[in-house]
Amino acid sequence: MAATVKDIAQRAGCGVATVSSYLNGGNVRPGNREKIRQAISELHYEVNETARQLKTNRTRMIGAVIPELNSTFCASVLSEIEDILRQHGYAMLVCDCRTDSVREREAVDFLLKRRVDGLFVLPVDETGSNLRKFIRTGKPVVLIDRQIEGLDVDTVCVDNRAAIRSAVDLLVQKGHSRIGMIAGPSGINAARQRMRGYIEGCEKNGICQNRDLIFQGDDSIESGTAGIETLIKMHPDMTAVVISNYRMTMGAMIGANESGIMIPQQLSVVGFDNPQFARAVHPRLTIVNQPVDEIGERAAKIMLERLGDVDAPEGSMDGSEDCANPECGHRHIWLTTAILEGGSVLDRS
Amino acid sequence: MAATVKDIAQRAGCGVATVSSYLNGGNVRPGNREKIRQAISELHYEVNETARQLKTNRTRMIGAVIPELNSTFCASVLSEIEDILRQHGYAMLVCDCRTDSVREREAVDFLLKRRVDGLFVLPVDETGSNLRKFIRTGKPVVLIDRQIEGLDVDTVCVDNRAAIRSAVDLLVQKGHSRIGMIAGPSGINAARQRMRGYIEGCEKNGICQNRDLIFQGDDSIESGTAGIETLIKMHPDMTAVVISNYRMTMGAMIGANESGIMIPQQLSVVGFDNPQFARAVHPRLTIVNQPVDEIGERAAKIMLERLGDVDAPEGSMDGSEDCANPECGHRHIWLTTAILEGGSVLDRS
DNA sequence: TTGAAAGCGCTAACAT
DNA sequence: ATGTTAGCGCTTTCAA
Repeated sequence: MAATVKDIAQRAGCGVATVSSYLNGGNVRPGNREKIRQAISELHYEVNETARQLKTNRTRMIGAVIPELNSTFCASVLSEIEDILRQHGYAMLVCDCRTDSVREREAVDFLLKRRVDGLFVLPVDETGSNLRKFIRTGKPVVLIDRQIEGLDVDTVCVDNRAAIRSAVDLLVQKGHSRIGMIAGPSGINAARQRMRGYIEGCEKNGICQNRDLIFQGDDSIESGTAGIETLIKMHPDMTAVVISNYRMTMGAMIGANESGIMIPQQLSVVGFDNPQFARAVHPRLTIVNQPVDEIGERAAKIMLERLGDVDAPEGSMDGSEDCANPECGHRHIWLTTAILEGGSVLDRS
Repeated sequence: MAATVKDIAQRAGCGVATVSSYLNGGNVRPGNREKIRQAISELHYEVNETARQLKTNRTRMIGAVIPELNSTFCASVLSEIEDILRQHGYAMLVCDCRTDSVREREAVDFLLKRRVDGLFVLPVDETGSNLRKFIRTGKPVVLIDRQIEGLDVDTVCVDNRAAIRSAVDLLVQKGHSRIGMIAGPSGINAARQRMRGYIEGCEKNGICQNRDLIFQGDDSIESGTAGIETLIKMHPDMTAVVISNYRMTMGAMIGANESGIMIPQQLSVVGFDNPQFARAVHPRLTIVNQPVDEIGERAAKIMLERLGDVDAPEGSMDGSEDCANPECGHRHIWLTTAILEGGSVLDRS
């Protein structure tokens, strides 16, 4: 059996409180300090965090509920978060709910029972009903990438509307006026915002006022392929297309590849996410690039702040829009995307 | 404060043992059963897993130490594992050690303190010294993708040697004889095995006996780019190249892209991993495809079996080579890869 | 079947 | 600064 504080106390010839004090960085007389150190080393003692958790009512574990681990966006953000959390002694419990709202609810309840100290969620269900039970505990929740209206929790998002709007702007600048869009499911707020960005961009530039150039996809690779093939068949006069997420971007590239669509001569493309992928396809893809590391970092910092492990970061409101309702006391961070230019947009001007 | 079994017992008018029995599926008289059910519902009671853990000395948590979450291979395997584990009530603690052996050791110790019931490791340090302390606890360890010689633990790997050997075979079949290789770091067993597969394939087919067509990369995107550019410059007579991992494959595509190398007319390519990426580049890439889901599934099943949560799977030795030393009692699963043909290999025969 | 009570390993309050 | 002790919420004997 593993050694306990009692064993250490016995061997060091002192009380358990002294050992506990030693473990938690309290004041211990040098003599005892040395004896305890030795006992710990001899007995291969390792603190039992479980017992500590029960006593202190803190698990130093944070849950993360995400739609799919196997997505560069999620993985990159989580990897950043995990790094920061662990530096502060927190462990991360990951639950992949496979883009399924029922599994998402189960995951939240699972983490609730395990008494995680906080929760990161990249929500699938955007009504927030899966989260209410957890929120009631008063423990911090940080939403990533998707906000839920009416839910009073911290949020770190990118400005999806502006992202796609600027993609449309770029295309218009380069002389395009028949611009299509491969959009995501209207049930996802982020996808809706991107769609709005497209519409706003078109309206602002006085193009494509009817929405016939929008292909309604479902964020899957397959729908990206279907999207580009459908749009180009139905609208031979279309000269450019913007794509609403990474998977559909990948799918569109597959479609272009397999249908022999020439990029950018025949069709200009602005994709979404993953600069490495963008460099690997030919011609290099112009994309909307999300600041994944910053998203993770901001989310982690907010969590640590709520947990009292770190002070509010200086300038914590920088580059971000405040919550519409300031007295809610929660952060709503909006980060901005950038366009990374490749060679997939033809200059027709 | 959250309700406890005591509160439930009080409200239901029974003892805590009865409540505990109810919670754990024991026999409880229907009258009590109903009263307890109601009390739980009214008080929003949720079992405190932490307390349960302390008492039962099992955390129902499994650690996973990996070199990088942000890699499709790791993410896919973990996602499969996590799915299966959670169905059996286990939570997964992920630690990304960023391909750093020191961080890996810290991660293992971190998980040890938190008393995880088992550990999945995709080892960076291949001496196994980072794992010994954990192994001494007698808790199960399952190694993924990389075996460690002399370490007596379960392992789930793919046959990397055969994988690359068959890639070479394919190229020879198609009439190639000057075949290059972009290899990974010799400190990584998997990379070494792939290199051996290349050498064996060449010897078997009587080609490239001197090793001048091997570029020594480091598994990074950058080294893939450097690899393809260097090889083609130094060896204009080379007609094909095999690449040892996914990142370098991506890097090689970037290099081909940016240096204007024509695939497959000028150079045939066999890449590694990620069938979706393979479809998205032009021409569609021929790749060595690892059975990621099966790797995750086998690893998870072995873990559950060791934990006593599941019986040994029927035919658990199928499609796998046994441990050289059968009395060690540990599984060494070898899964096979397949070649997924695209259009990146020119038929010169 | 059920209640009372011990105890998992730790921290913290209290007394010294 | 340190020893003694109670108790975190649960499971699990042991009696009844």
